[in-house]
Amino acid sequence: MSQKLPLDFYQRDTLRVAEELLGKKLVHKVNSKIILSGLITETEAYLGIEDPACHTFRNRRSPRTESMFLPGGHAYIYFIYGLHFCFNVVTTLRSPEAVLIRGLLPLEGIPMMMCSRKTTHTENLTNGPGKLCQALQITKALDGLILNSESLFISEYPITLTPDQVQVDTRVGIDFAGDAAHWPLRFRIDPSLLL
DNA sequence: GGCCCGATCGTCT
DNA sequence: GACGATCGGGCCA
Repeated sequence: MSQKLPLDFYQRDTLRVAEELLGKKLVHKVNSKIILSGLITETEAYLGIEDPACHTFRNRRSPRTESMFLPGGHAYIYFIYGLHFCFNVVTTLRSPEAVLIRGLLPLEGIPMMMCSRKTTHTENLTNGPGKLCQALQITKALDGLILNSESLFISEYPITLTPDQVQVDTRVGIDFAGDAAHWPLRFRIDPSLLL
């Protein structure tokens, strides 16, 4: 029921991983005890060396992107806009591809999330890639971590999504990527189901 | 070494 | 809808 996803879940085609991560549960266990978790509601696929929007486009490789070159099932976390972190899961076995987690539905540790997000209400805690990292206390310190570790993992969750409950769209914030800005690589659970 | 800009968010109009 | 915050990375010299 709350089984961690096996590493071979991630070591497959990036599009399938992006879509099948919807409805799974992302868990960050802080200090071996405080559990912060949320249901994955939105993802984006980044397709590696042939994807102009991907950090590893044309096989760019640097200290920042190094964890994308690890086998599928590792975390790739980077710092953006001088303010925020974004959390991705590395996919496939040998290609530097990943899935960006763009949205969660908060499940466990909501009071702590409110504290981390510096807010007194429960709305908008994790409905964005930067927000969910802040809420779940995900920082660069977790970059490169394997996702079957005790502190950071994704697990099964007892819901079933039908194809008509999944919306497919173009990715967000990558207008610079030309043609790739139109690729249908964003997946999300129909927002009306989450109300 | 310098310059430009980003897989974002919150606030203000 | 617009904009400022804030800083590291990528790229060119």
